[in-house]
Amino acid sequence: MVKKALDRNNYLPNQVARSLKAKATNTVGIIVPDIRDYFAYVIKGVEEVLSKSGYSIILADTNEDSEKEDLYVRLLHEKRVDGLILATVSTDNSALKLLGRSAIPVVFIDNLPNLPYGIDAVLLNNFKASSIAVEHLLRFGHRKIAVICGDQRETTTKERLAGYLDALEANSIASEPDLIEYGSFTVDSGCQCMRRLLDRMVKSGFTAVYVTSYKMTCGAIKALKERKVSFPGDVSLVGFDFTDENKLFSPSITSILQPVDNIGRLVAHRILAKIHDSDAMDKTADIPQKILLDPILEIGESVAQV
Amino acid sequence: MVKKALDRNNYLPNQVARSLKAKATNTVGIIVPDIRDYFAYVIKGVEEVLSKSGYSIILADTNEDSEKEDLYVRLLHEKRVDGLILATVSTDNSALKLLGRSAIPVVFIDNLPNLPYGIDAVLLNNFKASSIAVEHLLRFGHRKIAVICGDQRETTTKERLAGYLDALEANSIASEPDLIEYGSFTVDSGCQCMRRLLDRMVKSGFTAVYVTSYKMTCGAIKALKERKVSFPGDVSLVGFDFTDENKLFSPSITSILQPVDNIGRLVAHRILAKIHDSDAMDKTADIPQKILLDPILEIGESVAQV
DNA sequence: GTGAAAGCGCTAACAC
DNA sequence: GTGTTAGCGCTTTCAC
Repeated sequence: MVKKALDRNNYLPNQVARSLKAKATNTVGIIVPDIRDYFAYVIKGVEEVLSKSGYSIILADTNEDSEKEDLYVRLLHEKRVDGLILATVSTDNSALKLLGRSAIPVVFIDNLPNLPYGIDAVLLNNFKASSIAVEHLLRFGHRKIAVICGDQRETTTKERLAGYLDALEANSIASEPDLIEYGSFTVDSGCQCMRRLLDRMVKSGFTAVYVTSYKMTCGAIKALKERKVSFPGDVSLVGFDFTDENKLFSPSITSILQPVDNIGRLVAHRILAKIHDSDAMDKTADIPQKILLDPILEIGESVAQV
Repeated sequence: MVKKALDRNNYLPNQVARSLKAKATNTVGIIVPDIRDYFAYVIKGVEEVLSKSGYSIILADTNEDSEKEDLYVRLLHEKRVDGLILATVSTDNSALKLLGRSAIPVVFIDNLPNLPYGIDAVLLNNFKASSIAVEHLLRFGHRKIAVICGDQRETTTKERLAGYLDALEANSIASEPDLIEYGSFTVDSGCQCMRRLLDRMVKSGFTAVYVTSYKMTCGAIKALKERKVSFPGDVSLVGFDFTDENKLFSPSITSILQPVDNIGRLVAHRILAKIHDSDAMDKTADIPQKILLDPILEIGESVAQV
């Protein structure tokens, strides 16, 4: 009766107390290397699903720094998030080891760590992405196809390169070291890789380039413009994550796209399943699974017949 | 002594219990209409500052829905965030009224609500942004300058329009209703506004257009391409929030830019000041203040001499 | 039905 | 120093 009076006024239940009692915070942590990258799109999908289930998101941006990532993994554990979505930048995260036997559900996105136990993940089929990109170029008659890769330690890089090599091999084309450039996932690095490829263009004779990340695609285009190499006139180009839904670019860029909305929604559903399963008796969601999603090939005008 | 053993193993203090006791969660809520918009950049700045001070971010995306915004304002209060950063989409938010006498510090960004008491905000100087845009066009000899505005109820729209009108008046140019289009902050709306302007181009004779939001700029460019109106050949264009730091666009777009990093950092500092002040005796941070930041005019190739 | 009490895990205050 | 205790605001249990 006293309570009813409060209700009508401005009583707000204290969720902190409730969380302490219930041992559940109705909160999911998301750790990403850079919120300005495509992760903003993934988070949008995650938030759409989680908010409907009454969960909030604690967002952490590591700025591509694995130490900061470590700290956040620990902090979010202390904050007792019910689940964690992690786009890790490190292969052997020290805080992740701690996570290993911890009860808190984790689902990985974007990149996989090297851990001695089964992990859950929602990922782009990176291998297939590269196959599709290369096969598209092959269809246009290209045979000397260069590739610009990111950090060799990351699983995304390894798989994207593997898909490229496999597609070449499947079409009886020998891969050439001169056509492969490694860098890191930044605009500058993409730019430098492209410059190096152009420097030995006469020798290597490539007619097309496939760039395997968004920032590197920006850098590669920058280098092409800087050297006044026209595309698709002089070089055909397939980019990555280069969304341009309104077709504002000219020439529009042919690019591999990730199904960002679906990644977000699926990872949210997956984490919810794991959270609810940890309360349940039948632990089917406890079986670690990697969910691979198909890439989308957005066809633009940056690829020409050779 | 027993504790020390735990420490060495994997003991993680329970921040939920600590928060309940301390009546402070070390958490700040951020509510934005769409994380995929320029807010991602603002959040990056916010997170950079807050993480150094040991605060986490609870992120809420309202999807431009004022009802969802209401729910989030309430939920974050229940979660006892220590402060709230709010990019509101509504002018008279019912949950905001509740906020009025509430003790929790709020700082507004992007857009101001209509509230009967002083509020804190970190904002772009929208008036000045439009003045700069219009004056840039005037310097290139344009006299018939069209403008594409967003939702008339939002303060951002009002101020951007006011700056446009003021700059014209200051240069003894009469404003013409035919040159002003209102819409909403979406790509489609920007596209439609541009089409309507083009439909009466012969009559109105405009030579330049100033678009006052990012999504609308995309829409306007889309409409120009669709109608095969060349820019800056047939029409000069000044956009808004159209970041293209790598100059990948051709022609590159002349655009008003917000100092997104600084907005993020300042709003974070402001919210921290208010949080700490509510514990303190001298309540200087309690004096509501609007911090206005200068826009940046990014000069591209989309404006030509008339 | 309505009401009292215990306990979630921490911290601060107080006692030894 | 070291140890005990009360209480943050909620939920659940159990008593009435």
